[in-house]
Amino acid sequence: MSHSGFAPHDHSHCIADTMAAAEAHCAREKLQFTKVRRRVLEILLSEHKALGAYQILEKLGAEGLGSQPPVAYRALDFLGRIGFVHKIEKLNAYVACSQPGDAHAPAFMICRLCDSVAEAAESPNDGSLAHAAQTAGFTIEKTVVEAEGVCPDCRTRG
Amino acid sequence: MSHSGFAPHDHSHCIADTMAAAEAHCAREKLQFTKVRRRVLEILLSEHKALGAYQILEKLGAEGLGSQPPVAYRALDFLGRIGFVHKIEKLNAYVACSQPGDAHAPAFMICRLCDSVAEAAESPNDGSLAHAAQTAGFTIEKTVVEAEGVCPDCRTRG
DNA sequence: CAGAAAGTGTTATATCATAACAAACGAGTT
DNA sequence: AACTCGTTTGTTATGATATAACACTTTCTG
Repeated sequence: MSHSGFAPHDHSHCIADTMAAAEAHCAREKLQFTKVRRRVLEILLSEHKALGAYQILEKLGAEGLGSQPPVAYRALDFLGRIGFVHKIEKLNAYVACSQPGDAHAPAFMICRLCDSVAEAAESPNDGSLAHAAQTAGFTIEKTVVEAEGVCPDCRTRG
Repeated sequence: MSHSGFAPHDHSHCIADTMAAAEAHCAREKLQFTKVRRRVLEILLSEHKALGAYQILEKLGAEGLGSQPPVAYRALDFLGRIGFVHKIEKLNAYVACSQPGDAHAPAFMICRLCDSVAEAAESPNDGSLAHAAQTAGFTIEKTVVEAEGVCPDCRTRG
């Protein structure tokens, strides 16, 4: 995954790549990459933005793949645990990971105008938060880093 | 506010200080620091942790200050707008600000064992996120920075 | 004081998420 | 192929978080 954030790119290519990576990951780890899980990841990849669980569920339902909330939440939970999907806490919504496989502390830029979401790699062990944690004696296990603002496209347009 | 994060401190003093600061702020800005708003801030200050809106509402209700969700949400919204309360997105919960008045991009350390929350000041304009945003041409308006982990007290105890 | 603005009380409902249990499926074994 | 254990899915029900809308009251302002 080399394209950055909001830059235009061949999206069908990046969908295929990530699907293949997920396939490979599950094979390696002996995890089941089932129809529902596969489809949820595809849906998230084909949108370039965060989707709510119920939006995903609606699409699944239209295809006969389950219509009750737990179906979507379980798939999202699975994809989150294997690192191919992240939750955007600010939006209560979910996005496909753009650096799957890498161990990374994800950081997100969320456009409040078009709802697109770009992921930036954060190094977990620098920055003022890490410094403050060290000073306070706090052990960081997970981080949520999200910036809300305006993406370059929307800025240009308006 | 000089004590840092998880360090012990004279809490009644810091409650009084912040209440006075809120009082003064509202007077300056000609905003109404009403009974409900005052009480919500007091409740949040007297706990040193994040409370859900419904937990706050329960306490309000016990005192005859309104028992329906909008009462709590409106007070939280007001206190958030004037910068005396922050929402912890990860927990869907609210904490009193420990640097009220200062313009600051808050960052939080959340102990997953005791639920205490400490606020660290982040400088919004450095760190890898700000750098990534600049590179991408993204304009940051607000940030959510939250670290989940174990606080020094819990680490020592267990 | 009168009118306007802001805040509150209340009903109803939207939105996000999980518990619990039964049925179906999948991978490995006999 | 049938067996069996663990995983996944389907389904019902409910819990948890949050807001819309409107009537009423309080507070501000002229």
